Amino acid sequence: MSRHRKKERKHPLTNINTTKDKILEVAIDLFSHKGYSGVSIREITREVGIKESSLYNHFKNKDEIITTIFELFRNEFAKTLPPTELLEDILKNSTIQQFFEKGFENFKEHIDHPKNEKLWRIIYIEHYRNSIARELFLNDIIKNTLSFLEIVFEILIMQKKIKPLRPSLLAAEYQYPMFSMLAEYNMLRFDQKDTSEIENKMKEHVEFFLDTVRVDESTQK
Amino acid sequence: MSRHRKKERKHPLTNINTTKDKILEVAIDLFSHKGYSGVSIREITREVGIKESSLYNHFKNKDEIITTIFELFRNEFAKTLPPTELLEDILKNSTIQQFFEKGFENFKEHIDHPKNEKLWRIIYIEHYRNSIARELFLNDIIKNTLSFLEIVFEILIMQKKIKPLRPSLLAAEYQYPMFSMLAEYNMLRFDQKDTSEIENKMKEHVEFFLDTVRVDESTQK
DNA sequence: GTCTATACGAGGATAGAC
DNA sequence: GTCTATCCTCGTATAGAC
Repeated sequence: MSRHRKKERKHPLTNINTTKDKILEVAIDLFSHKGYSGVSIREITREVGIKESSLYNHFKNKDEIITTIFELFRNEFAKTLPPTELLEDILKNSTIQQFFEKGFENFKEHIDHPKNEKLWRIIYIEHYRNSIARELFLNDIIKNTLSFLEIVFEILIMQKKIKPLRPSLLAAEYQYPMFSMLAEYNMLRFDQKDTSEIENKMKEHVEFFLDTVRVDESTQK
Repeated sequence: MSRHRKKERKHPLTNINTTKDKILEVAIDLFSHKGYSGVSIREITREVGIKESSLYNHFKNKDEIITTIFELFRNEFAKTLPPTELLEDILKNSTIQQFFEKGFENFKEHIDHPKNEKLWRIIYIEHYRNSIARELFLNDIIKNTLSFLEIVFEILIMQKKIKPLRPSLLAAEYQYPMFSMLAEYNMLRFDQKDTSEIENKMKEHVEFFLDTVRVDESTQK
């Protein structure tokens, strides 16, 4: 496999080719530990191996660094949800267990990626100080995910796989526990503590939720 | 009602008597907006109306200020859960709806208090940078609340009011959605946005959850 | 317990040579 | 695009008079 041009990189943060990428990588690492105001330009450039003044060839100021990081997060997170157009097909060809287990796996893969993990932490740390982070949280994370799930449940209800409850209620009941369990998961990983308990809770939640809302076709228990 | 001595104050942050209290009040406000490292001693003392050097008569350094704030939060949060000894009595004398609605109201009162709201935000902002905040989150908030609820559900299962599911699963299903909804609620309030939608979701969650796990005595639907 | 004065390193950012 | 040199403000913290 030969090395390709920038445009063809798989993950925008996995291959570091340019100084700008390197700055971003270091900034993400430092911000995710100490927060934006806890990290200085000096610290970033020292770690990158350039002088402070050189950084300003790539970013006009400190704020532009974190703004770029937020944009990066937005793009990465958007990839975790499959396009709505494909949904009906996907749902037709899988059981609801398969669908939610697959979705959970996808998401876990996303959040387990070291860079994404750090991006999430930055959002958590900055979401009160920085209004872009806050909007990202409220719109891109919460709202988009819930809207996506609403559509999922609408379809599943039409397909008679799920009890005819209000889709927005179902979406909330499924997703809100996930948000806080994921936050806890990320916190535990930060301290390199054992995550098996919270991972189990996530799986149990999916099971319990599906058991609660599923229309059981075979046994009609 | 006459003014009493410090020891008898209702809320440790409502009456500001001493310079130390004033410093804490200002620090809480500033930290909750800009984070610990985003706020300087100069800024705090300017707001309080004293010189920088005077602050060091009350706190040995900047870190001691936030440590004190964390301790304050711990105490305030502990008040939101009724003592376990009284639980059985309380549960005997109320329906499960009443119990959970009352618990929710109590908690909402706690989090709506402006000072507590700020304390929560500080925990959110600092919980990756500061290990005390992180422990507070994992132990005092998450673990304690879940342990408390486990006991509640054990009792309710014994009283045949709730289906005989595993208490820890019930506690998780009830509480984890609450954590993230409360985070969203706090975020919306920060921007003074409308909170009626998320408040509704919280209420709907309690309803849905109770409907799911309740043993219906009268109709056995 | 508050003040003035002071120390001194760290902060973001720019000008201009190479 | 990187460097050296420089700017000036802000940062925490202390000494010592009142």
